[in-house]
Amino acid sequence: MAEEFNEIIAVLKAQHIRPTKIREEILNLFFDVNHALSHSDIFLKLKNKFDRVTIYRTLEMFGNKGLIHKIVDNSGVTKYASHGHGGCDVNFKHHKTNHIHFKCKQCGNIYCLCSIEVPKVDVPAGYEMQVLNLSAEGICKICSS
Amino acid sequence: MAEEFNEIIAVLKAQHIRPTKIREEILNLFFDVNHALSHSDIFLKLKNKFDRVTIYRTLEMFGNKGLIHKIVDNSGVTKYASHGHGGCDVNFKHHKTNHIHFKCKQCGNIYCLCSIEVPKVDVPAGYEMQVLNLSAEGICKICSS
DNA sequence: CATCAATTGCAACACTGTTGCAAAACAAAC
DNA sequence: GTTTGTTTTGCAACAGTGTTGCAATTGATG
Repeated sequence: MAEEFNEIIAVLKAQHIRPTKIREEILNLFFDVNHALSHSDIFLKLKNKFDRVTIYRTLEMFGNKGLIHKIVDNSGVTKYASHGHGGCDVNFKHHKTNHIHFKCKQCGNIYCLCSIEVPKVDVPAGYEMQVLNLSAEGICKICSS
Repeated sequence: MAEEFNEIIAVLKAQHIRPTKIREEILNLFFDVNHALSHSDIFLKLKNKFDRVTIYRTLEMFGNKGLIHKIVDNSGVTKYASHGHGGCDVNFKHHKTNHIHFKCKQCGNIYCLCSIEVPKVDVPAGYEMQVLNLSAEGICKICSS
């Protein structure tokens, strides 16, 4: 655990983020799971330790520094997923900016699928497409086995 | 306008919805535009005439009856689009349940693109995909011309 | 007209997210 | 170690979205 935390501190320092307790603990949470976390997931896991607002600010900052990205799922819940470790189905080096998000209908978790390609799609004449976001729903690896 | 309203009443009756004032006015709004509307869009357009809650309940009911569908855009705002008339880039008969949503970065409007196919995508082994949602971002027909 | 069900408006609440400000923690210099 | 100035945190307050319960109104039907 101490080793892990040293790694987390190193990641924070690499992004010029002062490694405070809340930052270490939140980043540790992301590195521990392989799916996206909502603000309330994080708030409950760190129950009573930190203020709601500080968590929001930390998440926003992690987003700006490129450590995590925001996902709005089809029910309107905002979640956040880390780019390295379990946050993606490939490792940090192969993380793709634009990837498919998979939401499991059973456990509710959202997984980033960076190992598959986002297809090309043509839009009707007159429309100018800049980004294409894909989100799949179904049953995840864990729930289907 | 009177003619239009008769058509709207006919649509409501066809779905066994009692045609009250608020229902006629909301459905009329959807038939007047070719993009999705948020609750607050509707509330503002009908300013002071109806209660917030009644609008929410009407939208939920229209959704259950299949007159409109819900869209959560990537900023977390919930919008609703009708299936017939301007709500889709094809007419009611060619409306597809699963279609691409296009959000214009300039005007902010969301358009349903029912005329183009949703591609097939393979997910990694173990995942069982049931639905694939596509949402594009860019510049719409109106803003790019 | 009387009755019963459906619809609406209102009050209240929970949840998410944001902002301003004061207190605390921290780093750097002396 | 103490002082100084910056960063971070917690707290209070607020705005927006969406939901629920209940009472009053409306509307359909006999």
